[in-house]
Amino acid sequence: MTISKTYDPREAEEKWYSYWMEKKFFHSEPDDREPYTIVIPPPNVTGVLHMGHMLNNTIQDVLVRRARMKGFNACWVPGTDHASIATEAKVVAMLREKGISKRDLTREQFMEHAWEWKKKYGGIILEQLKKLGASCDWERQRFTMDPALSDAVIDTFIHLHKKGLLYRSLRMVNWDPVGRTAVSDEEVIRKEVNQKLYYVKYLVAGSDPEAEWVTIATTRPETIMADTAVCVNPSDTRYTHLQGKTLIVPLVDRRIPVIADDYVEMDFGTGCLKVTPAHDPNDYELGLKHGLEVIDILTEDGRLNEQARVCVGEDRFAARKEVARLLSEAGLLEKIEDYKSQVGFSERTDAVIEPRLSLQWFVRMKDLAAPALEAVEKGEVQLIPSKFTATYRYWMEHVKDWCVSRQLWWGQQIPAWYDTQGDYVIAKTAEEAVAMFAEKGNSLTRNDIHQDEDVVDTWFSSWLWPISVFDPSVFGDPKNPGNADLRYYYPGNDLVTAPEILFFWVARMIMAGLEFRGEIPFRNVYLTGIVRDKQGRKMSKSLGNSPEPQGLIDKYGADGVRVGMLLSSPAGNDLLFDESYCEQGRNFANKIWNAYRLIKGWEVATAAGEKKSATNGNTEAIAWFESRFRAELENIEQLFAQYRLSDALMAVYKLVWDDFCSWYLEMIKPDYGKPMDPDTHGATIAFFEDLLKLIHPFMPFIAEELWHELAERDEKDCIIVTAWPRQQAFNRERLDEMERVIGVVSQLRNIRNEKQIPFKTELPLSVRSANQDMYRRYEPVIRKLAHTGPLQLVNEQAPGVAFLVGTDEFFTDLGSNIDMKAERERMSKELIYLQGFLRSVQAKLSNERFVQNARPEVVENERQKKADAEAKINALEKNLAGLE
RNA sequence: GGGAGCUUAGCUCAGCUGGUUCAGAGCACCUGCCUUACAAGCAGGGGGUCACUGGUUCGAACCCAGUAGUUCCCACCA
Repeated sequence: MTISKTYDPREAEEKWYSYWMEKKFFHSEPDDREPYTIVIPPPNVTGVLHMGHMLNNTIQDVLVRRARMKGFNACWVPGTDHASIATEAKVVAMLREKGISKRDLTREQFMEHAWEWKKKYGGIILEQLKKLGASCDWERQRFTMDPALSDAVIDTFIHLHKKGLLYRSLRMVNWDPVGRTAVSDEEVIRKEVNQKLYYVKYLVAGSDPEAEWVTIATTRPETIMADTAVCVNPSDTRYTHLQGKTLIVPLVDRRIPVIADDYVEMDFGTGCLKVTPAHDPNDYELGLKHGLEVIDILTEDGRLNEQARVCVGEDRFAARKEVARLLSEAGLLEKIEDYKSQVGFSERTDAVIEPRLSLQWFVRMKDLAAPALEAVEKGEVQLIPSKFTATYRYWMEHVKDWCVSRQLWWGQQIPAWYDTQGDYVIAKTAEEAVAMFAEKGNSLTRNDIHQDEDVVDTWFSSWLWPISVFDPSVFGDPKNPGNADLRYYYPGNDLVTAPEILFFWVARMIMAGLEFRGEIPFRNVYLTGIVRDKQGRKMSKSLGNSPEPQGLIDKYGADGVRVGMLLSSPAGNDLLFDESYCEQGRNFANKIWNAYRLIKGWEVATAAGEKKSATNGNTEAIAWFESRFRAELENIEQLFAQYRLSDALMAVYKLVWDDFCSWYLEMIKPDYGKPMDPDTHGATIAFFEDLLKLIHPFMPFIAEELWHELAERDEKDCIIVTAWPRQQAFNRERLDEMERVIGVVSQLRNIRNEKQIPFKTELPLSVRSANQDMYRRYEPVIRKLAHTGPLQLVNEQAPGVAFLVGTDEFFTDLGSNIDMKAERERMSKELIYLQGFLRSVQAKLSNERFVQNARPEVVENERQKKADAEAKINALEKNLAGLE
């Protein structure tokens, strides 16, 4: 049977993923093992996989697979988020295409359409994760609007209300005119925008219109019809005479007072501020303070209403231009300047946020934030990398109340019930509400009350995610046996997510965990970087700079892509994604594949005489690689402990490629046509198996494929559930020895390269050293890798080219093929370097302050360096003299 | 405006408590090789004033101060 020269991932990926599913290797049930839990950051149910998901889920899968192999009961819970604004917007758009308007539908009808949509498109992203190899427990898949999870949301709403942490209030909120809903402060993204600053004249009432006016600078001329005052700084002498006077609002001729308040900066614009309480949060505050009228001139979708009297029905941005034109016509527009300022955009719809006065529900955050901050400060929850702790602290200390109501249907309906007077109670059902009204002495029937039309913010359900995926009752209903899961899996171990949602989600989960369970939701938060393109731009659909994940998987294999994602993305660092990383991953898979091909091709000797590996150097090679593996395993474990996954991967990469393939396999490779002795063969298979185990979390498919190729396995003997290699003591001396041997081989290869001596030509080799016995042991290795003749042990300088490995002197006689002059030059150069080095060491040692102040081991080290250098110089000088 | 981080090879990044021949890795690059596992490969090699300036120290990529550039977070100057 011939084996393909390159690894073909496609078949293996399909085969093994379904095999793992079939054998339920991803599924977890509580047992007596220690749990290892990750809950997936639930992607938007209508979303498709993008590069951020690829990175994020690769990392989670690496952690989960390793934990599983380490003997933990690993459970990775997948699921999706209902993402109320985004999804509702998509459903509305879909309906519009069908010629249906949301307004024509009842809430129930709309929800039917929405669920249908969810059913149709909701699973796409999770299917894509399977292609990546994500070993989620699909039997535990959850959705934030599953009935039970929604129940939990309502329960927590009621709980917070009872505790006085939730209230309803008329406030200036961030209004998204496209989504037609309020959004929280965190959902507003500020961006710098080029704007215009309009200088508008307001005439003073009762004076000669030509004679007296004030000029006011504004970026929003379309709101002047809502002005109810003009404000100046009380100590601004330019305007003292105006205080108490009345101005005329342009275009609508309304009379408004001039008021004074320190809030106004004298040196911005003209020092005069138009006050529009309905459309600016600061103006609203000013209005409250000064008892101003509130005139709301905007509709919920951002158009001007009848109150505006001008441009009625026009969109706010069209109206801005139109009002400017009208002002200009009226001779009231003094000038327009370019101006840059920060404008808020809706995170979900990208619409410009409109401050809007409305009645909304708020969560009082201060008391929730304090313990959540403490959990991070005390290290109970660890942020990785820790640099995010400072930002986290700042946010928690300056947290503002959270507007949780959304004027949408897709989500959990707020459990507030109103009577006809607008009086309300918070209750889970209408019946309970009626009873609660009755208790208040308000005797009503079911038909007299109605439920709040709004739903809660999506994050108000996702902050429960680490709890509700295990026990939807959240508070641990003793009647619900499901909370055995919660007791077992909660709190989770690691959470892997993007820093962008540290406050949206992570902080709130910590609050919810502490508030509702009295316990943190997870111990470590691994914050990934943002995936950017090569030019450092964030990958986005609109830029079209994001590769299609499935296309990448088709091209490089899932393993290759996983490696590509990880290679250059240390925690918290942005990843400048480049396809060539995936190529490197694919090449690595191919390298592993070919190592397998080599081993597979060996014929194993059965003759008694061939069983011994002692004479061919294999014993040394095996002993070395065993120690090499153990040493590197120790290093890899440390890297994992620090969540340095890309470094861990690189360590595995080098262990496989360099140590195993380039050195070990070359050392033990039998001559052409010769069989392999069984001892070496057995040891090599065992090494390869151990390496596959280390490879598996990163590249699960090829690891599983080769695991089964290497040996006959029982049905359930899969690498995914095989025990991770155990850390064991290693022999440092072996490592040091082989390091020297490798040094000798490298030097000889170098000489061949320089002198253009083909590998076929055997090189003579002599050594003068105190370690001659050691070199004798490794002689077969050196002869094989460097193709030298028998190793001559000498006590004097031998003819030919000389080189040093440590302080051991080697000589190879190249006969006439030697350029004496060049050799002298090379050696002189080295000599000069060594002499310089020695001088610096001597300088250090003769410095009394160094010897006194430095730690003793440092001084000792310097002495050693000095002795080494002296020995080397001595050898070099002699060799140089010998060349004369 | 406030805060945090970053600046090391052509690129992406390691470099722990200041001290090992400490200036590293991967990729890219250059040279030579189709050697019977792998050209998606093998062997070898060249690349850096550790952003800049000053300070502390016996000793600084590492600690301190300042400067420049850069990224992110936060913030209601119309």
